[in-house]
Amino acid sequence: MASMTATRDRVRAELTRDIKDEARRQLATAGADGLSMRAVARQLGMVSSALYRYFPSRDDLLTALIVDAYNALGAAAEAADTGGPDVVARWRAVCRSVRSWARAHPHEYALLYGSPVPGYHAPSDTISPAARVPLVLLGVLGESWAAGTLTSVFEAPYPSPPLAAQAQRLSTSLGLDLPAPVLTRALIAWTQLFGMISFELFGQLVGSVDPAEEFFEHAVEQMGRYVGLPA
Amino acid sequence: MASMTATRDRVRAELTRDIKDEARRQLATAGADGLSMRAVARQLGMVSSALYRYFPSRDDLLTALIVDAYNALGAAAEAADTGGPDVVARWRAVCRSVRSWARAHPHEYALLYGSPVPGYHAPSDTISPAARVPLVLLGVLGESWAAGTLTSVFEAPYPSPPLAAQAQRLSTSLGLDLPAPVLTRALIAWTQLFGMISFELFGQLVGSVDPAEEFFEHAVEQMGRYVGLPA
DNA sequence: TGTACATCAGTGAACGCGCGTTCACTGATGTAC
DNA sequence: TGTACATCAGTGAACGCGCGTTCACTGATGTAC
Repeated sequence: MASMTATRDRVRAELTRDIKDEARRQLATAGADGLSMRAVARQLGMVSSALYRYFPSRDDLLTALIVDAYNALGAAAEAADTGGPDVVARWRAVCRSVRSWARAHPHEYALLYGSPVPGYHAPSDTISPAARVPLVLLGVLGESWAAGTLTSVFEAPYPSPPLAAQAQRLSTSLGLDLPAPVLTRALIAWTQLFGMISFELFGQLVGSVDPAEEFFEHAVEQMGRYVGLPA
Repeated sequence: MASMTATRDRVRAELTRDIKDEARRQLATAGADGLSMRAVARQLGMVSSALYRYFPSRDDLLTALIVDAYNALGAAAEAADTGGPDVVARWRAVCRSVRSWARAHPHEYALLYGSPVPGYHAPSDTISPAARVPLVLLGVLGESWAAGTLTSVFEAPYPSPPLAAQAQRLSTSLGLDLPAPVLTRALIAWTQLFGMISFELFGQLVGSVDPAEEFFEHAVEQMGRYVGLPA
């Protein structure tokens, strides 16, 4: 019966989730390379070979964790953008939400934005979840641009012709219609945002800019100004 | 005799270098967690226990690699700064040298700026080598400031009082005498520089800003402008 | 210069551990008629 | 509703592998007199 299939499916979905939860817990102590099928199984009270009914290999489990993490981060950023005309407040809120999520899930953040795991190649399934945060940022800018509140992005230095072309291609491939200087500045702000968060989480700021709270807030204001949001 | 001691010391120094060279080679294929005493020894044609005459543990070998890498990167940045009154050219050259070194030594770069190795805690020996690149950047800004060519860094938004205090403390602890707004902007440019390089090397730009050449060049110009260097 | 001694480099075996993945299997759960 | 069959989840043993570190040892290199 369909209802019984549904029961089995539900149990399966639950255990799949349990496996991923336990794997996430292990990321925290051992890092991505330390993630072990056997240890996950052990902790769940099952035999290691049983995991292979759920994930055909360790790499598949890793991929699932990566996709989940991109989606969780993306969802956090989307939720933080409440919409409305106050684009500066939205910009701030989105940036903060990214940092908050990263600080709350440092090992998953490291999985996404840290050193690539040697021998692991991310499949294309990760591309669109990875795009969610940049799309939220670009959404805010796009609305500001459409509303005519985006200022002072046409100051020199201008992107070189090849860079402008690259930006134009990217803009249309994302289904947006932003001029190259806007998109270029957005890209710079994007790398700045994650650069700061990575420095904070990976320990580069310890002893110099520590705590990083005030620094982050200030940089977010500066970047908002830089991308052309109203002062 | 002293000369004979010198021979033994020289041999010892050579083998120490060989061990580190081989370890660096292994970083490339296996990453930091994959670095193995046994594999290094095997490749060098010696028995694994012999390595312990040179490095008391795997962590000590890792530390040596980290210190060496910070120093190599720092030396590259220092060499790129030719001095002289053209601060914009110097800024550009230093930024480019950092990116070049990173692209030439991606695995060592990842060791320094990627996810922290789980279970490994960097000893304090790494602090001063790690400071070399930021000090070069600050040196350029400092000379520009002293020469009175540093412009437009006193525009809003200003650092908040606590951030300004943090910046002031950092400035004096580095033996510099830069006003807080200058130092704050320099810190932002610093995180921006490494944020871009990490994104490029860790694959975040693949398919969107790829190749990253033009983007990097443009961002360096923008950042130079941002920190107040003359247009 | 020659000899007795101390230092050091490298050996090889061992301890105790963990890993990913495969495979033939038992039982339970679901399906078709 | 009942029975024969197919699907699936989980078991336990095994394959073949690699790891960091310790330790008693041999032999060569350096030192002091």
